[in-house]
Amino acid sequence: MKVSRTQVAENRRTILEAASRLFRERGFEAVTVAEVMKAAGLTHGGFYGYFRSKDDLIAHALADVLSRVESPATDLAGYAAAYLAPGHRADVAGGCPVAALAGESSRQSPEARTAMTAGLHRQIARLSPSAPGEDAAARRRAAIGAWSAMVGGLVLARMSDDPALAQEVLDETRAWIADKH
Amino acid sequence: MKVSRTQVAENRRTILEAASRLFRERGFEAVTVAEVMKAAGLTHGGFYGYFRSKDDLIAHALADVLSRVESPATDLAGYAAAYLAPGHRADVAGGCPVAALAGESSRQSPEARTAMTAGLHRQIARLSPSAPGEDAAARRRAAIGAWSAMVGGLVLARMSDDPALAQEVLDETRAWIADKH
DNA sequence: TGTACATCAGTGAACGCGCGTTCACTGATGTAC
DNA sequence: TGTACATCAGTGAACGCGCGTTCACTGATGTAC
Repeated sequence: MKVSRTQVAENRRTILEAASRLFRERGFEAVTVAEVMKAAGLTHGGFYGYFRSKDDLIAHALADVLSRVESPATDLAGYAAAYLAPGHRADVAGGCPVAALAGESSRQSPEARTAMTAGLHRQIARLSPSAPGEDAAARRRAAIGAWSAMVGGLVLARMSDDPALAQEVLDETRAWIADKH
Repeated sequence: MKVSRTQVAENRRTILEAASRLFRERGFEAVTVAEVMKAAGLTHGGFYGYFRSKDDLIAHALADVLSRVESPATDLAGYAAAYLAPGHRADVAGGCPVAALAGESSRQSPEARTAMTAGLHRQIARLSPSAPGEDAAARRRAAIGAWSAMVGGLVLARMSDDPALAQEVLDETRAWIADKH
């Protein structure tokens, strides 16, 4: 049955958020269109009224979740400490979409890669002002280096099935980034 | 038709190497058992004489490729320079299995995760001796921090569809790691 | 404001297709004598 | 060393299943009057 315009807008939001969480948790390929729609409280047939294809959903879900990242409240070291926390390691579905999906994004549609690239540009711009360094170039370098270490550290910690090693990677990567200050 | 024992051993090698390359290039899920066997010069029906399942192949291919990583010839900064080179960014199929598959490995079988974890332990042990630092703990910290930055930097550079940004991430991450020396 | 009707969001069955896996068969290998 | 036969690696058709996508239908929405 037809549904009001505000309901349509709300459904689109819900679909994007359900997709974003499911993709982060299980990867693009393992998540089905039917699962996304069910998580959004709808049936799978209605999907194609919202998106042209699963690839289209992937690109929009990435662009959407990346546009909602907020600027760090503290400096680079403080941001790294929050990013490399055990709670973030555990919360894949609600955590950083880059750490969860960067590897697979390289193999997605051009639109998906473009969304991730725009997100990377913005993240570097967000982190640079609070990064340590004499001039803008040095701060940008520190932002890029620290961001690489954060993403890599979280990916490695999540990959490890040895909790002690995972914690060590989080702790030492965080300490190593802070050492630069 | 039956085949000699040395041929069987050689076929197993070929299958593992074909699988490893295909997985790195396209991810575990996008690669089919039939494709792996075709790349190894066999038909897909014979696959189950070598491995119990696709998951079993994934775990063995990861363990195999990770066991073949050699120790860095130079110090940590030299290793990072080679790792963060444009040629490595381009060669996904022949490059580092961690950068290509770490994200997806978190969601694979316990055996696959265990193989990746063992590889991470060994990589830290390999990099630590040549890492900068006053004592063993400091060198281990530097090895972990630099390895996080290398993996993250390569993943981010491969994710970017903007070549200039990709090159900047490689260059600045490499320079940032070297700055620690 | 009320009414009649065209629109269209949502439903759920159905479609083609490709996947992982199985299996009966083939014929070269390797062993027993 | 030569022969007969049991073994078993490899083949390719077939299986069942689940996926992305389509479509005819339903009934609430929202507009024209």
